[in-house]
Amino acid sequence: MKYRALHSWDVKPEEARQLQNELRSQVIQTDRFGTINTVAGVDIGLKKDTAIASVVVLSFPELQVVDSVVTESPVRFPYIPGLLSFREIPPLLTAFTQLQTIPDLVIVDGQGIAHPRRFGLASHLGLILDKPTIGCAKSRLWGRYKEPDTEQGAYTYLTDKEEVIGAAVRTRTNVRVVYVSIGHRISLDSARTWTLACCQGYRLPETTRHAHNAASGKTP
DNA sequence: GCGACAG
DNA sequence: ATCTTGTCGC
Repeated sequence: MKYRALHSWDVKPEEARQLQNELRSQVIQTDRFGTINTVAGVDIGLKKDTAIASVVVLSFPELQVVDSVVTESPVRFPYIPGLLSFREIPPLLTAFTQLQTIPDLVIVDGQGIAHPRRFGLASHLGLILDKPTIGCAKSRLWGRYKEPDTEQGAYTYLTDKEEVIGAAVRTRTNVRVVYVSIGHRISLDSARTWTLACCQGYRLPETTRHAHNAASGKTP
């Protein structure tokens, strides 16, 4: 799979924040995709100074693995809250390049626009790949919300001031919520719906679970 | 100055 | 993210 180079990755934290502010306007927050037959999950695992990137493509709605790639590359940017994409995207692009099946939608383990500059990992990756992406994080980075009901499917909005930047979604009864936000080329309602559609009895989407296992050396 | 802080 | 075993609760 090919992608477009929007900028250099050899940047300092200050330059990275500037780039986020320059690229944020290019994020499309409405549905711009056709039939979804495949959904991919991506994740990064770390072993010392090596990043293990994984991309796993699942069929929809069967949610069966149809393609999977795992690559290793050196970590070249530190973890700084708000700048995660500059650390994880380079390794992820290496993996995407080797993918045989181009996914119709990508669910990312991190935030989309639920970010201080509205340009989290999912949005950044979506722009580069020019693909619909959803941010589905296990914990909150930005925004406030009220805890939704404990029933599966319940949700409340994540907001910053008066602006809705995402949703706290209960993917199954009695589990902590996941933070869903627009990545690119998708609306928040669709992002929430597709995330729930990819959950099969676990808190996290099957895409995320498969990608996480692949990036941490497992077989299940 | 004091917290908060995706993975 | 990663270091790490058993254990409490649905």
